[in-house]
Amino acid sequence: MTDSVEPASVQGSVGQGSVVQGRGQDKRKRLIDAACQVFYAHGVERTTLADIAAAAGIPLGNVYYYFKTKNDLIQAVVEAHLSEARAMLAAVEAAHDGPLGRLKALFGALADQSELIATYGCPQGSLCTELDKLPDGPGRAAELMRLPLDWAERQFSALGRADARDLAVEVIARYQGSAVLASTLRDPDLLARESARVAAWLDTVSA
Amino acid sequence: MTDSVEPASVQGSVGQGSVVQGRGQDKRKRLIDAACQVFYAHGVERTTLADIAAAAGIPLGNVYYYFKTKNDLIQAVVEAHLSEARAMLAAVEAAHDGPLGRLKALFGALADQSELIATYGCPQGSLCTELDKLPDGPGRAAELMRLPLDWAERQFSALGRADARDLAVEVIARYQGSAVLASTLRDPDLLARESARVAAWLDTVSA
DNA sequence: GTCTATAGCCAGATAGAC
DNA sequence: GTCTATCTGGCTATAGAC
Repeated sequence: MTDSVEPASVQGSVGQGSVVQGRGQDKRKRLIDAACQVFYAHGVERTTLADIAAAAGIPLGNVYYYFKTKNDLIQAVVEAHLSEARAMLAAVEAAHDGPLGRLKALFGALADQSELIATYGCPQGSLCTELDKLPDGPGRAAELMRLPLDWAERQFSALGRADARDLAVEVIARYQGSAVLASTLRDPDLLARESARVAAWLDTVSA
Repeated sequence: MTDSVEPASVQGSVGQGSVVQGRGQDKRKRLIDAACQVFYAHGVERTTLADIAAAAGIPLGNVYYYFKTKNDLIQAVVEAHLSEARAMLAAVEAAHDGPLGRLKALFGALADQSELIATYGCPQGSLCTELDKLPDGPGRAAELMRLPLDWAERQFSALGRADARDLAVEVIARYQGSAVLASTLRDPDLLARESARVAAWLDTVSA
């Protein structure tokens, strides 16, 4: 890791799992947030604990007071992503009444991040892809895909579709695939166009 | 890298760029083939040159006679993937007459690899995702996505569709996304089902 | 061209003072 | 709880015999 300046803040605020936490633990949260951002921008493997400690403004040795190993930190980052994903889905449900509006709201929010996604890929998807090839097997990262998949399936079920699972797979796959293409080709417009086409398709599905 | 036994051969024969090559260069080819497989199974970052040398049955020091740096080997692997992809698309074009048959043939071939893809992801897609976050920028890896994308676009254009580019993006994105989901969830059936739905969708597009 | 031995570096992890 | 200094191992890359 040689570059020190990043193209502005990379993520909102992934992290913060438990509501009640001793106030000494805010360094733990800072470490997780820093790890989320640096992992996303540069990849898990390539990121060193020194990078994360520097990004969090914490000396390297102190990291081991909060996380015994790098793998422990990675697990904590996955949990933080899960928490944020759950919160986002809950917020979408609270803000919209019908299943169709909710589905479109979710993908509208993703389209708003097209610049970021075209630079670094889908935060959840690229993490899953990377963790997939790590030694310890599937792990909890799979939950990161199951969560939006199951959520989308429930929305399609609420629309009365018997093929809700297939539709959920299609909609999530189209987003994940668009993210892969957009980031590989560095083309945010590709993601925006495909998002619009997915929205149009969703309207035809409700019938 | 500690494990030595893999679940059988991982790829057919990625590699072999130039037709004419001195017969001392078959070690170079063996190294590229070995790198393709080990990169695919364990990821580029995690794979060491010692892993590749061992897989190719070549002593570590000798690797540097053929490739000055690890990055050079990575580039050679990308070129090998490009060659194989071009060959596969050419074979599909030779074996099928109409654009629709060609598109369906391509995705049928992918569905046949669902077990492998559900284990390690899409060979091209996971490589692109991983190289995306490496230091040297986009590089030639983007070509790996542009190649099938442009090819699909030509097929849809031949069908007389004005929105050929959008349709190409959709079909490739659905495959790439399915690969991400299938490998994350370790579910080959997901890929098979979505492939079938893409095939059905292709029939409606021709109209 | 091939291979052994090893230099040099850097990352994960620990020891222990404060 | 916090931080400095350091150990240890492994990986890229090189030197140089054959």
